[in-house]
Amino acid sequence: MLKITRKVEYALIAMRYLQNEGRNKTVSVKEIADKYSIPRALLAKILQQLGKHKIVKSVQGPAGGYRLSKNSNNIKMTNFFEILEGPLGLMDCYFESNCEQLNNCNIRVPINRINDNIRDMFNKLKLSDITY
Amino acid sequence: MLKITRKVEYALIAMRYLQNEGRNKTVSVKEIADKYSIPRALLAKILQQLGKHKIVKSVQGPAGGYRLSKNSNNIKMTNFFEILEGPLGLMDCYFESNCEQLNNCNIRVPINRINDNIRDMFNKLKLSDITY
DNA sequence: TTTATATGCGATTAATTTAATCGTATATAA
DNA sequence: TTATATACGATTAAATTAATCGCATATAAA
Repeated sequence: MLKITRKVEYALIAMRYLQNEGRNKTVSVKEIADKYSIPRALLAKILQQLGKHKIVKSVQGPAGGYRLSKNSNNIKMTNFFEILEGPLGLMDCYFESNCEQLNNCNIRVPINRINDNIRDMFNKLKLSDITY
Repeated sequence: MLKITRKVEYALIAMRYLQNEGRNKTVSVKEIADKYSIPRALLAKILQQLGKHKIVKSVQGPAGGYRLSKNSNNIKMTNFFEILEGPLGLMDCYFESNCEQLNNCNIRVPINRINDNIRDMFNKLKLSDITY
């Protein structure tokens, strides 16, 4: 429980690598995948997702790859997580209200309070706090 | 990602119920399971685990069940979680060091720093913050 | 002392979620 | 035109989590 997924892990590894290689250098998925033993197709997809959200810029064709986009560092970790994994909540009822037991539930309020704390924490945390 | 498991969820529901019913009242698994539509055998196991760690006191036989033990409220949420789910870390390498890529990993340090923050938060949080 | 009701617990199975792969299309530099 | 790279929907595999089963033990009450 309370684990980050490998998808997020791979994404962070890639972001840090891009940062370290220099913000304007284009790096291929292959290079990163090989270096960190990450399945290439999987990492490719992850970077595609990040590309759609302008966190990373893709360059197609030979010598193509990815590079960081302008303000990729300034993104909140909450956003970064949610781009890859969807709504961030300890329990689904933080976002969805289709639980049969919703009214009967005796822990919803306190759990949601904790969830707020975690979200606050990840809102304050920027991608740069991890990639620098 | 970053979800609590149902096991933990059920445990918290039960603890809050026991608290609300009165600290010295013995309540059967059946009663709680029925009230919150929790699989009885599963909730039983969960309470057994909590029993082993003296968070709850079991009473066998007819009219048996569980009641809260003395300082159940004062327990840190970190402990509570770890009793039920084992080591609490965003990534396994917070506790284990059998990852091939350990030295090569470029996000270990920052992720572990975040992990410390989360653990701090759950160390400060007591079971009573949820059950009262 | 028998019966009914409750917990104790290891082993197994089911369901869900996460991870990885496949196949095909598109872009583009050389 | 070819080689190399991303784009992406669909599928399969693996791992984790959830739930069930079956039998044992404790004990209050008839």
